[in-house]
Amino acid sequence: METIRRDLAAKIVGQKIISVKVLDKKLGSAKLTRILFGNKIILADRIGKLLIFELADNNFLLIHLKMTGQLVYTDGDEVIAGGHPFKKGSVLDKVGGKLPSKHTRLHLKFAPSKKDDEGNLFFNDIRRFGYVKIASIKELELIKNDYGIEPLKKDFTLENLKKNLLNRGVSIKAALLDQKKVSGIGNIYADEILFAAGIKPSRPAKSLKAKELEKIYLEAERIIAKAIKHRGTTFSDYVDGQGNEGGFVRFLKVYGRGGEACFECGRTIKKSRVAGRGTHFCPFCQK
DNA sequence: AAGATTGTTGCTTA
DNA sequence: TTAAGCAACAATCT
Repeated sequence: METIRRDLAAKIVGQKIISVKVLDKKLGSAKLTRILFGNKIILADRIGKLLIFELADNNFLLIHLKMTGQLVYTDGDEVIAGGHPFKKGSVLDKVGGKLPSKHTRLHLKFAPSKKDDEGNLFFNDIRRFGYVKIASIKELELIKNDYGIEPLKKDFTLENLKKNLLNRGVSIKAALLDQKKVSGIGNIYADEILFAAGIKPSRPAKSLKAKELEKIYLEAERIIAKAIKHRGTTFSDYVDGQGNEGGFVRFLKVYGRGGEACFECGRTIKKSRVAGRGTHFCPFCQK
């Protein structure tokens, strides 16, 4: 999400919206159109996995991609008119490289600038779990209250992590995935962080020794920073703001590797279910 | 054809 | 009150 935010910030901040097409009734067309049309995006922000675009009229455009959402920005009319040949094998290539596709839920057009052609932002979402909505500053503050400390942000300190996790009876994996306590960590990174820290995902959070929690703290920051550096992790549907896939996949050590050999000890990576999610770990390296 | 899937919420059960 | 498990949201892929 941070990769997407950065890419889009460079493209749409300062841009005026000249067309709003809501292609999925579920999103509620009237309010989106009323607020967005003629408005301008003045800031691209993010909290956890929620994208927050500040608008010139003090409203905010919130976008959550959930499992299968995509945001794709294009310049140039060839995309709209004829179908731009996207990178071979990419997710966009799979839908024929044409946008809007049958999974496009929202299509925004931006006023052409001197430098660029008319811009297009497409919100595509196969499973329709994601959402796009308008929030006032007050509504946004309420939403922000539901997000816990986040790796690489200022309040992500060892003390705060202890306070949020160490008294809890839930598994450490469930605790890391709980966005109210720690935000921004999803299923893939939770597994990777716990492998790097040498902790079994099913361990109750409150069973962790101070040293173990410190390891999780350090690995969470290291892995999230590294993932951002490599533009995130693509599994099957995530793409960045230009429709490219993330580069962190090749660094995954356990996620998606059930049945394969552990890179550290050579034993078999196990896949089980913890906190209701597919969970990958090395029974030997993780205690 | 059953079971899996990157996120989150809310219900039921214990 | 807490936590685990599950369904729901919905579409696709293996």
